[in-house]
Amino acid sequence: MAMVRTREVPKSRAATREFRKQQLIDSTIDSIAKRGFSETTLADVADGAGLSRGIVNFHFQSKEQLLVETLQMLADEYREVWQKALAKAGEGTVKRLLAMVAADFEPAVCNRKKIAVWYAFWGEAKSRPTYMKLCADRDTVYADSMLAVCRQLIQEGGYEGLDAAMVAQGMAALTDGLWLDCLVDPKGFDRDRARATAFLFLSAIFPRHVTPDGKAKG
Amino acid sequence: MAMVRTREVPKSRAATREFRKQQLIDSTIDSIAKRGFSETTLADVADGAGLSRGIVNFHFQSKEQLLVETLQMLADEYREVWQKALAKAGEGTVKRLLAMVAADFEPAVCNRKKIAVWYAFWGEAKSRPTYMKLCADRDTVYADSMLAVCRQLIQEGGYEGLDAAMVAQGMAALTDGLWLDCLVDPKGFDRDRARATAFLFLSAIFPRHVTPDGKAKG
Amino acid sequence: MAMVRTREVPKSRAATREFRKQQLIDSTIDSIAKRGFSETTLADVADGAGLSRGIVNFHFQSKEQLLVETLQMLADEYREVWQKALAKAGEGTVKRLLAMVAADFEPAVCNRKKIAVWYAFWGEAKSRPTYMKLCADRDTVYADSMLAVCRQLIQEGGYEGLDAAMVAQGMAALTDGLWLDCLVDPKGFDRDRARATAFLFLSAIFPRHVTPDGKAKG
Amino acid sequence: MAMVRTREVPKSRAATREFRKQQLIDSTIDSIAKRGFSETTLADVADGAGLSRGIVNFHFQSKEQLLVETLQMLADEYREVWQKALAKAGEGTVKRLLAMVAADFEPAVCNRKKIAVWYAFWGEAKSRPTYMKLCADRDTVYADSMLAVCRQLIQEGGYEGLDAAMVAQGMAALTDGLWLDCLVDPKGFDRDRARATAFLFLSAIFPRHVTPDGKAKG
DNA sequence: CATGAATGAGTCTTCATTCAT
DNA sequence: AATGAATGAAGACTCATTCAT
Repeated sequence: MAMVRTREVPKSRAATREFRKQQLIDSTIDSIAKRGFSETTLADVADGAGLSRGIVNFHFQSKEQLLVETLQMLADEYREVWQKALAKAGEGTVKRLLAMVAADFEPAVCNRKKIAVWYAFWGEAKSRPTYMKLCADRDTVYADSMLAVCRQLIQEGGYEGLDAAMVAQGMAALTDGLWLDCLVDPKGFDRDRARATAFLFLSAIFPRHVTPDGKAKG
Repeated sequence: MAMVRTREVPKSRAATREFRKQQLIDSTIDSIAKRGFSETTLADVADGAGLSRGIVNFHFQSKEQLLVETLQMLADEYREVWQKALAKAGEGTVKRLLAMVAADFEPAVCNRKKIAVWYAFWGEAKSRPTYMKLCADRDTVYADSMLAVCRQLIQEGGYEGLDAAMVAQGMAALTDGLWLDCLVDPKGFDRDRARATAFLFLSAIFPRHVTPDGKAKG
Repeated sequence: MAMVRTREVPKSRAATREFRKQQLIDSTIDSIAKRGFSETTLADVADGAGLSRGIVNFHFQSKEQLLVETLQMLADEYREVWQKALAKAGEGTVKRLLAMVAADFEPAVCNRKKIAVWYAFWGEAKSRPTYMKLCADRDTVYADSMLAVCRQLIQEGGYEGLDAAMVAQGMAALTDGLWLDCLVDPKGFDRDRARATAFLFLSAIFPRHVTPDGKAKG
Repeated sequence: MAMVRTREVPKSRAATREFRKQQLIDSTIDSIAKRGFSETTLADVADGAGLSRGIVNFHFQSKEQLLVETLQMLADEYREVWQKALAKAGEGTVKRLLAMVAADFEPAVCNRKKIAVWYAFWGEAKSRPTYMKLCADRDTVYADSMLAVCRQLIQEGGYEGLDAAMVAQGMAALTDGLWLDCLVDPKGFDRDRARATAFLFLSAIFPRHVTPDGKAKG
């Protein structure tokens, strides 16, 4: 379980370095999810990757640096998922909004392992400025995109008086909060149902454009 | 700064014991908020309480036990706040719903220190069954109450077809998610605005009973 | 051998702390003399003192701090030896000069263990400013005293034209250099003979006041 | 800075090997002078030489072996300097004595870098028999030569009763001790003045043959 | 009740050495 | 002949826990 999937056989020397780093980051994610942040040791990470003890300090400046790069990777992956979804959604404003919300519940990001790690980093963020910054950036980029889409729909759809910023903030909060359910109540959690909940709220906000089951109207 | 407010002068032996434990729990919360979960040591806790090093293991079985009782206390406090709000709200269903939502944004629970500690425990929850249980319980009790109120309003208000469980889950998730903003973007966070966001979503769900600025209609 | 002599049974709590620190410093000196500077570990020091592994970091901020305080102690001890000799010598200038030179060959400071440790610190001094400072101070205080005595004898004894600073520097250098013989050729080294060598040079510099075997003339 | 001067372009295979070893020894000396003995790593040495990490263990059996050969080289260089000076001095006994003493203050050996390295090795000598032996040999060879010259001058110059061995030992000690000043008080140290101090003592010992400013008399 | 010295297991980190390329 | 990734042993330091006072 802690064993890392071998993506591909490394080719050149330079490729090896990146491959090893990725291996160690993967193992770090596994370990944080399994043992928690405060119980994850470099020995765990090395063992999980099937490598020797000294390996982490060979490829990363320090444990802290490994953790930072792990968070960085997590944030990059998250951003890619919703940006790809957005790209695939095409032009319609409603479709874009639905795609963005739906992206948060894709298995690639919305699974207990990843979510546990996100919460682990959020849990440490207050006292670690670097994590703080990375988490804030993740949110900002997402929020900006969400805000743009909401603003457009409010304008196009004639929802005068609706505060776009509040709607965007609320939808982002909603998914983060639903993720917590996945973490705290894994048995009761259902990805589809969580997405449906998000869509339900979205349909309530934009009743003339979104159906309660998350389809674009009209 | 880390010095704990003296609640009252201790009377009896038993009172002293409880007083000391409370002192240490308060100091633990301070330390987790300040240093993070993984960086909080018993020495920090003792120093923060202005007591000697060995004190924690004298009043608590172990560090783990201190942490568990800290989380317990946090959960109790949270429950008390919304239950008091509910009690004060009286009989009207809408008023009860609004009171419950508003409670999540009261300064006693919605402040950066407490929220940081909540996230710290959530961050460790996956790998520590005891935390998990306590967090799950907190959510369950809250969710049950929220569900009851929503169900009642749906029935009374004629919102047939609206899934009460989804609405309750969504509202709980919304506040947890808004708390994250307080943690990650303390500068930009505004308690009143966050509450307004929650009310906005609530008014969208129950448009005939809640105004966008969180008043009961009719 | 690495076992530290028990000076006296510790009395109070406060006394214990100082006693333990002294114990550890003594053990450090033993270890540096035995294993050398670069091979001395905190485990060696703790073992040598018959104490547990974590003890050093309990009483000293760091290994570096232990080493600094060890050097400090060494310097203090050295200074005390020659200052006591000076005090005991009384008033005569020649007698004072002879006393100071003789002090460098007293068993308390001129023994292979202590000398090895002095050389160990000198060997690290260039790259460690703190050692540098301590070593420079040791030399300065000694040199100032030596200079004062030499200057006085030159004046009183009619050695016009003799450069007091050079004589003082030379005498200090001579003893440091003779110590090296003790380190490098322990078999061939003889404290009395080394002292005699120093006196021989002194008698050559001040022929009318010092006999070749180190007595005051006249 | 740590870059080693390129002596000459290597020719044959064998020459390359020797050239590389010399490069590494030079870099070792630089590093010990800069970082100290205990802080010098093979990575430092390799970096200083602008070569790859594994290089030292390729050209030397072990780190220890590198250090031993470095000390060896240092000792050889020192010996060459005073032996060349002796050769150049010609026949006169006094001149030979003066040449030998003066050699100790030639820039090639009497500079802070080299002296720091000598003291580094002396500092480790007690606990490392191999260093001990090399240091003792260095001293013995020098002492023997010095003794021969002193003995001759005592005989030729009519200094009956003067203990040649003591004089020789003292003069050797004097220079070693003066080197310490260069190490510990680099600002105040002056090569010419140190040499003058040595000559002053020499003139006091052999007043009819050496002037206080280090010239041969008569 | 409370203190704080002491312990020792555990963690991060460094680094000499090896070895496939 | 040279590289540099990898190893694993060892060391400094931390800290929960114990216990004599």
